[in-house]
Amino acid sequence: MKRKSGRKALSNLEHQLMEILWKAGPGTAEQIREALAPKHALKDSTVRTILTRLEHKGYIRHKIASRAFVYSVVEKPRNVAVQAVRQILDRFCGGSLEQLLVGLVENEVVDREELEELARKVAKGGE
Amino acid sequence: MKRKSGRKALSNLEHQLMEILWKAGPGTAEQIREALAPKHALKDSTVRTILTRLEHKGYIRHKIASRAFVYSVVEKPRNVAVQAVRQILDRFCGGSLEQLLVGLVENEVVDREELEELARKVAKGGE
DNA sequence: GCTTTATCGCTACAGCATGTAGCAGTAAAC
DNA sequence: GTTTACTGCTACATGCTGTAGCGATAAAGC
Repeated sequence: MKRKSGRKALSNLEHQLMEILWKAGPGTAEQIREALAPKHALKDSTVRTILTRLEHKGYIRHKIASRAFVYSVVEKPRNVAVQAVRQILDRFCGGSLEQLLVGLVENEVVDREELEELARKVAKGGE
Repeated sequence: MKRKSGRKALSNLEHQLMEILWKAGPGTAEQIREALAPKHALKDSTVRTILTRLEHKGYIRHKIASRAFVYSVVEKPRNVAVQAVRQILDRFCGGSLEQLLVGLVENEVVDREELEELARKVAKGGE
């Protein structure tokens, strides 16, 4: 039973923090704040607020190491992507992946050959 | 020059109105209100507000027939889907469609063979 | 022409989400 | 015992959403 959709979408700032966790792996609020600082300086309480919201939304969880919270992601980014795409499929493509693929080609996000090749690769690939 | 991304996302209610326009084709505020009424009764001013917002967001436009506004969609749903997917690709897959496809298979949104077949079909299909 | 009617434009407003942060409490370290 | 390092709670301005009222105005009917 793969229950996991229904998560609320990520806001911009929330997404930035997720990026850091995805790239750098688990970390404390302070480490995350430091990693983000160059691009976007924030007070530690701000970072912690976002972290708490992310946890409520189910994107991350924490463990306690000595006395500090160490946050880590619950899912790989590509799985979050899939959840989002599923929504899109339902909302705009009547659930049809084919419709979406047609759209991707039509809009030149990928060309016909490349798509076929990718699909082949992915199909062979895993497992 | 295909400029069209950057559109703000659709809220729930906005999406419902779009659905109606996509399914039933162009229509006046009143017609849309009637179409939506069974599921969700709203005052006409409410419907008009949403319609105006949709127009500002660039999802629809209107022409004037005698004295009423007739609204019609700017894009097919599948194109809106593509815009959204592009965002997802950038945000969660480092821009790689392959990553997304892998995710779709991994999460059993589609199985390997089906994906390959779809891709082939789409590749051959259009043009 | 004058009154009704169909429409549109503008304004309002409560509730929730988001970005941003302060301050109090407390266990750990000195 | 005092200072530190962290966490928990609360706050608050902005902006987006859902929802709607009201006044203006042009078209239609009498």
